[in-house]
Amino acid sequence: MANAPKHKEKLVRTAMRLFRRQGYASTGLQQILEESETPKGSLYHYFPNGKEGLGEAAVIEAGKLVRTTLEGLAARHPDPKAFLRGYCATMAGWMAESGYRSGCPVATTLLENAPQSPAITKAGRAAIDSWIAVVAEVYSRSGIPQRESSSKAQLVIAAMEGALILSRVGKSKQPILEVAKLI
Amino acid sequence: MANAPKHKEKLVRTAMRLFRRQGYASTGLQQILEESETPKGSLYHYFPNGKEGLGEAAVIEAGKLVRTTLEGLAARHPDPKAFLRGYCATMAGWMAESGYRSGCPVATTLLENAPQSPAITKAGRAAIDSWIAVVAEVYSRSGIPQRESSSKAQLVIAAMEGALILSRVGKSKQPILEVAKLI
DNA sequence: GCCTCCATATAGACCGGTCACTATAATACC
DNA sequence: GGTATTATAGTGACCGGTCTATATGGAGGC
Repeated sequence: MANAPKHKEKLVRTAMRLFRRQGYASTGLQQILEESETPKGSLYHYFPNGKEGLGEAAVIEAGKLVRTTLEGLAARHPDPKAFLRGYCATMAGWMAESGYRSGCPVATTLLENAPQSPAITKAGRAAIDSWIAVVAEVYSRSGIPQRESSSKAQLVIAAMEGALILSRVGKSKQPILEVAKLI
Repeated sequence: MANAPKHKEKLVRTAMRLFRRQGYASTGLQQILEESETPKGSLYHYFPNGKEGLGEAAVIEAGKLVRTTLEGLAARHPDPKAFLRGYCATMAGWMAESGYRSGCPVATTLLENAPQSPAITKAGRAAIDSWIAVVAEVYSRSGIPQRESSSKAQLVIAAMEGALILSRVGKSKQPILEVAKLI
């Protein structure tokens, strides 16, 4: 190897940020390259599939980011109720930080590309499933049966995804914090 | 008036369908014009603001479509629980019908344009608020206090929006039907 | 220690195609 | 006649993607 692939990560992170804020299709490769200070040649070197490959990588990266956050919350809060409150508080914080201009890091890219792009669809599904698994574990370790835990966890993730949309449109934390009432 | 504005409605309905399936930015005006068999001159006659105006109209139209559906369900099901089951069944039907290729008629367009486009953001917010109002009315007429009804209704809409995403990605009705457990 | 080799990575000009949009004229209906 | 609508040709800008040329820096020969 000659150089370390220093540009790859910056490319993915920039793409993730831009896709999240302004959508996948509205974000041109040109903008991603400019903001990440990466030459076009490098993009197609690391992502031979071009924009779709970059989109897939961005969804995977975003999925990891959220999963890690959830795992941290799960470790800190043994009680499901406290965990859920923490989850809501964190997401509400993200939204407020961005000035209600960004949403879920995967939802936008996913809605624009599922199911047309199998790669992005698969990456998105894997990401969401991993989130559900973390939440389900919090429920099941508190004594709730496996099946019920999974079902509850799915509902929590769904409610949060929807709440993120409502929060963005209404420029308010309130819909997200409401999710905490779900138990 | 010379001709009746017969093209306007077809334009909006076609735009709504395409935005819903493949996203706002990925849908070219050319495709909308072809599929609606409308000349380009008409588009800019009816929508001087161009694509953004068409997007706004599509969101408004989609909002009405869902609100009407919800009102129908509310009239048919006095009991909140039955209403919610009906809501889930209807949405699950929509998803299955489309082969899990379309999502919520407003969510995609909204996520791509909020808050950059004030017009679309405003239309989306109005649509969602009207849905929440219908659901809240079902709760409050069954004896639940006003405040609690609104809160519950918002959670129902959020959960459904999220469930539609999960359904699309997982190509399954299950996440939507799960929302019925929310009460 | 030094040099050559060569895959990796960087660099950016260039491509055809499509984008949203405009201009202007012709047409249909009251 | 006057207005609403349709029709078409054309605008520059930008799209994602391809291409070729050039740096870079470790591996192996000596």
